[in-house]
Amino acid sequence: MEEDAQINRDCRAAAGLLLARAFFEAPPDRVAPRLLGKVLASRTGNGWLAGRIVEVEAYLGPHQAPPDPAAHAYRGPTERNRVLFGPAGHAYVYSIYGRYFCMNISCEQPGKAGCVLLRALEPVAGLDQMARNRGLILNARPHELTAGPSRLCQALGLARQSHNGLDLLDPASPLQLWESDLAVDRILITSRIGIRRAAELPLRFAVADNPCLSGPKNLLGRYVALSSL
DNA sequence: CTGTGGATTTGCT
DNA sequence: GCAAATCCACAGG
Repeated sequence: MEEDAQINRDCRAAAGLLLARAFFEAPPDRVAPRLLGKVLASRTGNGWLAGRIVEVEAYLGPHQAPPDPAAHAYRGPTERNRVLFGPAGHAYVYSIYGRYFCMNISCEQPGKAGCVLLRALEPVAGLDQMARNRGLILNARPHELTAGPSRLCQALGLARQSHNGLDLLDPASPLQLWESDLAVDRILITSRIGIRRAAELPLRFAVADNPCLSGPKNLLGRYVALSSL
């Protein structure tokens, strides 16, 4: 099948395309914009599901300024957030509102916390399976598949029990982060979505004008070049 | 397109 | 006990 061939190529290339650990051993507000354009890939029983990261949010660790009371790590380690205080490049998946999941990537050196929340992807491989996972028709628009932090988890089949704590930089991992040669030029920076505390911090980063973004369309922000960050 | 309300697990105040 | 980094159905413009 045509799609299988594409997925196999992606799979074969995965080992050499994995991001480096050092990429994530930095403050999340530095990692977040540089993550745009990279590929999140999930291995399932039906092959790889993959999407380009087009929207993220940074959540700062308690050691960093300014204080970020919206971050799960704000009050220090707990049973839920312990992944955030471990090594960088691991998946922090938690359940929210009783029915959904959100996926983050841990940053900083072990002992320090901080993470990047994935808010939207642009589907790359396995679109039919994503539609099935989301309960949508096979020809659903890409935006319906993976625009939204819990939508993308549903599309890729991510859940806390199965994916929390996975190393995203291990070639044997079922959940990986791949490099991409697609350049991201202009980035939209806004406040973060869906939080009450520290709502004024400009820590949401999105690929400008990408059709797969989540959230209000008229959210104010500023456009910058990645090279200026 | 915008706005409203409900579903319903989890972890901490 | 209750608020939460959400999504969906539905109503109205």
